[in-house]
Amino acid sequence: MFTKVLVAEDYEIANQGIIKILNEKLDIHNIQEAKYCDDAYLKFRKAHQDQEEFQLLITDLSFKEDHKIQTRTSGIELIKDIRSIQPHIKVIVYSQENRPDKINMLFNKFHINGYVCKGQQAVKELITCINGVHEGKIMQPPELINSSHTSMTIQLDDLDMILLEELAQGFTKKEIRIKLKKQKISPNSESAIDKRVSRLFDYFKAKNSTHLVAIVKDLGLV
Amino acid sequence: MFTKVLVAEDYEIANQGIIKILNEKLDIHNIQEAKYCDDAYLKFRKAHQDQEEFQLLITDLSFKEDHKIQTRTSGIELIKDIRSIQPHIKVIVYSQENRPDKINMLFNKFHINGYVCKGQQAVKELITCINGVHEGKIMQPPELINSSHTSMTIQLDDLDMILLEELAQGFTKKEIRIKLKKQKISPNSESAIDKRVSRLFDYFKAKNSTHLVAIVKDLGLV
DNA sequence: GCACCAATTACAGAAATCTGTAAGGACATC
DNA sequence: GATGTCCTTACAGATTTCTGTAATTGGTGC
Repeated sequence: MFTKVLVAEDYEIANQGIIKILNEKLDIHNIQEAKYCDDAYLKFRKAHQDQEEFQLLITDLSFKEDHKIQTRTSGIELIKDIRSIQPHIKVIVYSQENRPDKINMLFNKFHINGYVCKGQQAVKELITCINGVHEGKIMQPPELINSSHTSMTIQLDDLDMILLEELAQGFTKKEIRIKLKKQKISPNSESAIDKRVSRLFDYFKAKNSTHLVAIVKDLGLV
Repeated sequence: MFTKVLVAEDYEIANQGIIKILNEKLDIHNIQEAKYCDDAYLKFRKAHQDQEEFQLLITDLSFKEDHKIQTRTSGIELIKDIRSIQPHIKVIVYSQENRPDKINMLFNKFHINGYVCKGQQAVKELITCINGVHEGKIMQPPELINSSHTSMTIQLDDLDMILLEELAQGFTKKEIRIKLKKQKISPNSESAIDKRVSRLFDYFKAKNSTHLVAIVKDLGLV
């Protein structure tokens, strides 16, 4: 079983609850907690420098703003930063989020190892999730498996995500084309972008760009 | 002090926590709890029919989906429905939500009496909130008061909200104009709508409609 | 009545969106 | 090498968006 774990969760009660489970149910005792993303990152880096790496990160997605100013404000940034110094760290996300597309995105884009949805069954799910991840499995939450038929039929690739994000930021197709060219991402012609966006229209059943952005915002994809 | 209170909150631990506070700190003992919106509504209606009305509703905003199919899925619908049978019931919302504009919207549009943000200070805040509401005050959370300078300088009226919602649903200005005309809402000329939307651009610092919808989705206004 | 202001409406033009068609290149299969 | 498919690109036209200006309306106070 894992022997050294970091728990990043700003809601103190939940934080303590997770630690209690790790202690009592899984016999893990070398646990550090962090209520802020930055704090979690620092603890992680220190352990890495001291050659005493954590083997597992359990993190929330959303961290409340507060008097302490943070450079990182979400679990996603934390995961990215930690993976940059320790690429193979196992990551379990423990969050309120229950939108399938968003959770899917975490698995596909950030390669998290497990996801547990805050809720009634959280304790049981967390234990099986940790056990599974320790065995090297990818642990999807039950909600996701059951609703997989409603989920994506095509895979949105990186370009699709870029387009959605740029549109949501109010850039015109022309501006997006120039940006893509500058970053040497192809395709970058205006009509190729048009086609991609039209495909997204079809896929999300959107009437136009504005509608499309509203839909993906609701799904939590951007 | 209030003598009869309903607590609507799906997360069981939080639910019990609230009841404990009401019992011990505020000496309120006639408390009913509900883990589903529909359940809360039914309890409310029964008490109303029996002439033993609740004096206070404490509710979460988001309720998880579940095997039980619900007609109401959010605290907002619950508030609307309960207010329709008992207009002057005091309502305190207890939620994760911490976006000022969204919370403001609850006060302005749904006339809630108090708001408490889930988090570190929740116990203390809930007690002062209930005390204040009992005295007839409107209890805004500290976060809102401190950030009031960043908050709205203009009030978004009903028409603004309609426009935002219609845009988010992908309707063109022409379609919106026709809809408004059909509902006899004025102004309903295309250029008046243009002007209103342009004002929203200025206000939310949006570059275009798509950007505007992305911003108000992030703020949780629609 | 009259001046004044704000909001609504009408109109117009430049820019952007959306939807087609068509041509070219890359790649696999036969 | 020929064929077909998929993706990119170019181009065009209708529609919509966005931003101006100017005319009209309605209400306010003097």
